Amino acid sequence: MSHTKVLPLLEPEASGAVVPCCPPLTERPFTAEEAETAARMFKALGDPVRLRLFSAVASHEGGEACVCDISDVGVSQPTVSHHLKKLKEAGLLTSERRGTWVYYRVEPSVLAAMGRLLTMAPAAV
Amino acid sequence: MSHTKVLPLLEPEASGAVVPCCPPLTERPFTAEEAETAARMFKALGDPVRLRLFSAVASHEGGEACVCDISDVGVSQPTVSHHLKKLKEAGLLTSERRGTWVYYRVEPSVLAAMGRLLTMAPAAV
DNA sequence: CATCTATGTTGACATACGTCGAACCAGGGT
DNA sequence: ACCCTGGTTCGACGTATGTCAACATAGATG
Repeated sequence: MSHTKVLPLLEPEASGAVVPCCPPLTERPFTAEEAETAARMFKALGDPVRLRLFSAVASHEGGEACVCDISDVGVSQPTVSHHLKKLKEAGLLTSERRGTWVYYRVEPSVLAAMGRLLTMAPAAV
Repeated sequence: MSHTKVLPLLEPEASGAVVPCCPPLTERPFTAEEAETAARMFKALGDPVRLRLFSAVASHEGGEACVCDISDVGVSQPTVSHHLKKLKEAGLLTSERRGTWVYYRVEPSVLAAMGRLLTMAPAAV
């Protein structure tokens, strides 16, 4: 599974830049398809353990952390791995093995896109 | 159930102003308690139907909508009601009965707070 | 009061989800 | 080669979740 995977919330472009899937929630009613896409991201963050893991990675120095640095969240190590996988599948994290350790890092554009979703529609453009 | 209910993400104040529960996800690792609180919100938006309903209300004129205006999301009416209740319990929506119809409206501060959660930690303040 | 329309509630069901222990894979020493 | 440590995958289990049909409730209106 090392080939490029489709990110749910963002459409990757050739340059590596990404374009958000959906307008702000407040702009117009989401279509079924938009909702399906965006909900996948929210769902991924909708578990306390996953949210802690994500926050731990996101706030870690350099925007990345190895599993050993963040796996102290009160669940077994397989469960940590399971949740990290979920976050990866949701397009929120990427992982890379370097020697003994596996490093996870956040996809910054995804954070920005999710933030945009929750933006109040600007009164005037 | 008409008495004031505790909002999960925000602590209501006397004035009606609210104060966010958590710092940006990228600022520092979330505590278990913070994660529990914030995850409840993300979870509420983690279902496509709920996300559509929420978006429909949020984007509706005046920031509010009656159920009849937004219940065309492809599921039965009881299911719509169920999801609206979930959104209410998560502190994302409030409801008010006016005559025959029940109107739902978004809690604007909650949107702002969630947006802040997804903010990149500003390099300099 | 009878009844109609708009919502909410209940009970039941299938599926999804979070969790764990055990087994398994990958690298790095020794 | 061997084993040790870090991490993932597998299989199983209990619980939560989304969904619907049926019933219940709240106002409006005749």
